[in-house]
Amino acid sequence: MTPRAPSLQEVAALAGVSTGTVSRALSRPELLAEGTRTRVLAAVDRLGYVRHGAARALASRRTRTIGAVIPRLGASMFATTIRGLQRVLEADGYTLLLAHPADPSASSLPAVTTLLERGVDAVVLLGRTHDPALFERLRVREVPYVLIWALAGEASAHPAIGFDNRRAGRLVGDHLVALGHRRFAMISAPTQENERARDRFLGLVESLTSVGAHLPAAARLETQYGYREGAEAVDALVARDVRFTALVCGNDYLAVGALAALARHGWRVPHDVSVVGFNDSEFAPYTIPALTTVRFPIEAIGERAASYLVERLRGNAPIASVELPVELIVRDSTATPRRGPLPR
Amino acid sequence: MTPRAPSLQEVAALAGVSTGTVSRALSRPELLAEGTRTRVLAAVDRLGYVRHGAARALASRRTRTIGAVIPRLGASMFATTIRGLQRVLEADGYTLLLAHPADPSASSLPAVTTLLERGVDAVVLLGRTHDPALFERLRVREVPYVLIWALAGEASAHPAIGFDNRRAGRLVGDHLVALGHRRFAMISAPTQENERARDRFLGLVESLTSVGAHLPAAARLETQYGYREGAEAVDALVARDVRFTALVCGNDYLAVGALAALARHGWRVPHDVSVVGFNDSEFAPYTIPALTTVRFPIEAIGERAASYLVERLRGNAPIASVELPVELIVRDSTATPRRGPLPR
DNA sequence: TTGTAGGCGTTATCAT
DNA sequence: ATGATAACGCCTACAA
Repeated sequence: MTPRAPSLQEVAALAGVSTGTVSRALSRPELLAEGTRTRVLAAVDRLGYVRHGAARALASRRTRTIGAVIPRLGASMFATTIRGLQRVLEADGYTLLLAHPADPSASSLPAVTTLLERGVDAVVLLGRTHDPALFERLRVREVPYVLIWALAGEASAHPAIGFDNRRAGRLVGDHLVALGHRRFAMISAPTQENERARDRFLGLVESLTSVGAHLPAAARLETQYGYREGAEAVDALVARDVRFTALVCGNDYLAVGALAALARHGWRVPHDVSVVGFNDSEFAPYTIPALTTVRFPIEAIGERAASYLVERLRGNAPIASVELPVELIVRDSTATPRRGPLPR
Repeated sequence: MTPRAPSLQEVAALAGVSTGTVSRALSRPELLAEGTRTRVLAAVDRLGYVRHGAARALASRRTRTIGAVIPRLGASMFATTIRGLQRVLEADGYTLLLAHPADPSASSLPAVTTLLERGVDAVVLLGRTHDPALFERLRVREVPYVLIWALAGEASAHPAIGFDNRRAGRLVGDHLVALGHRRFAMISAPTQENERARDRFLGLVESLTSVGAHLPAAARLETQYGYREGAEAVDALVARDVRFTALVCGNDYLAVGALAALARHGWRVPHDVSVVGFNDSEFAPYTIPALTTVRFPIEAIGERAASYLVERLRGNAPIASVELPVELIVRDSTATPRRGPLPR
C-alpha cells in the first residue's frame, strides 16, 4: 500500500544479494557473474526500481547533469543548438539542466549559481560576455565549462565553440561590394546588447569602408528579430527616404519580413535591391527567391560543446576551442549593379 | 588550498552556530533572531557557500526540479513554450530539466525514466499520445504531471493545457468557405505521426465537407516544417497540375515558403490564391501581405503549465485543464472569390 | 566475484 | 530561538 519507490535494499533482498551487488549490476554489469547479473536485473525489473539520483550524486559526487545558461530561448537558433547539445549528452548518459538570466543582458551569475546548487558537472555559457566572478566560481569548484556562440581569443582565453560573426559580416560586405553596390542599409538586433549582432555589423562596415562604400547612420535600424520587425524596419527606411541598393538583415526572420515589405512598396528583389540575411534559424530560407544568406552551423555548435565537455569529464584534455565555418549562399549574383530603389 | 566547496558545517563553525541554524537562515530566515541571521548570512557570503542540491534533495525528498519531455526541440514553437515554463518555474525556485524521446514518434517512457532518476518533482509531457506504462509510473510515484499542447477530454482524462487544433482547422475552413472558396489544397506535417497536424487537417476537412468543398488527395502534401519545404510543396502542386483557389499551410514556416514559391510561379496572393497559415512560431508573420494566420498562445501554454504544477506541489488542487483561445488574423477578406490559379 | 560499512551534506524532529 | 542527531539512499573502498 505504501507507494514509496523501491530502494536498492529491497531489490537486493528480492535478488538475494547485497546492495553493493545491485549497484554494480546497474553501473558496471560486466563485473558480475552472468547468473547473478540476470537475477539482479530481473528483480530490478520486477520492482520497477529506478536509481535515486540525489543519493547517487551525494555518494559519487557526480550528478551526470550539465547546465546551460541560455538567454532568449525561444529564438529558434538557440533552441537548435540546445538540441545538438542534448543529443550528444544523452548518448553519454548526461541530462541537460537549463537556466537563463533574468533578462538577456543581465549577469549570468545568478543562473550559474542555480546550476551549481544543482550540482551540475559542467556548464555551457552562451556568448563571450560574462561576469568575471562567474568564471571565478567555476574555477574554484573546478567545474569545466565552455562558451558557445563565441570564439576563443575574442578578448578571452576561455574554451569556446562558435563561428566568426565578424568574418560573416565581411563575407556579406565583400559579396555585395563585388556586385557593385555602394549604398547600403542594415537592419539588425541592438548592437549594444547583442554581441553577435554587433560583430556582424562591424564586419560589414569593415568591408564597406575598405572600398569607400556607405552605411550612414540613417540607414541603420536596430530592432528585435521577427518578421513583423523586418517589415516595419523597411517601412521606416522608406519613410526616412533612405537610398540604398543593398539591404543587409541581421537574421533570417528580419530578412523574410523585409522582403515582404519591399514587395509591398513595389521594389523588386534583386532587380531594385539586393537583400542578404544571416541564417540563424533552423528553417533555412534558401529557397526564397533572390535572398542571399549566410549559413551558420547552429546545431554543430551544440554537438561540439557537448563532446568537448564529455571528454573533459572523462579526464581527457580535448581541444579547447573550435571555430566552425560559415557559408555564403548566393542568390543574387546575376544582376549587378542595381538601379537603386526610389523613394515612395 | 583544498578547492572543495564549503559545507554547512564550515559556515556554522564560522558563524558560531549549529548547522541547523544555518540551514534555517537559508530556507526560513524569518524564524531566526535578527542578529543570528545577519551573522550567519555574512558567513555564507564570506565563504561563497552554495547549498548542495543532492544533499538537500536526499534529506528533504524534494529536488525543486521539474522535468519536461519535449520532442522536436528546435522547432521554435516548443522553444517558446519552454521559455514560458521556465520563466514561471524560476520565479518559484524551480529548475527545468529537459529530456526528449530518441525520435519524435518514439515512446517517451525512457525519457521519463531519466527524469524520474533525476528525482524531478513533477513532469511536463508534450502532446496527448503517450505510453500508458508511463502514466502508471508517474502515478505509482505520485509525481504530478501535465500534458501541454494537448487538450483534456481528447481521449484522455489527464490534466492538459493547450488549445483545440481541430477547432483551429475549422476556423480556417469556415473563413475560406465564407469567402467563396471551394477548391482547396493543404500542405502539412505528416498527419500520421504528428497529432497537431492531424487535428488541424481534420478540422479543415470537417468544415469543407459540410459545404461540399473539395480537398482531394492529390491536393494534400505532407512534409517537414520549413521554408524550403513549403516552397517545394507548392512546386509539387504545380507540377501535379492541381487546381485550387485556397492554400492552407500547416504552419507559418511552410506558409512563408509557399508564398515565395507562389510568387515565383506568377500567382498573386490573395488575388489568385488565398493563403492561410497556422502560426506556431514566435515570429509572427502577420505583416506579410495577404497571409491570413491562426495565432496560438504558445508561450501561455508554458506559463499555465508551470503555474499548475507549482500549485499542485504546494498541495493545492488547481484547475486541471485549460483550453486556451485561438485567433484568426484575417488578411484576405477583400477579394472573394478568386479566379483560381492556372497550371504552369 | 560478492559482501560490509563508512561516509556524502542536508533537512527535520525533538529537545532545550 | 537554537542545538543535537537521526535519517535520506546510494557508492566505493576494502575485506573476504
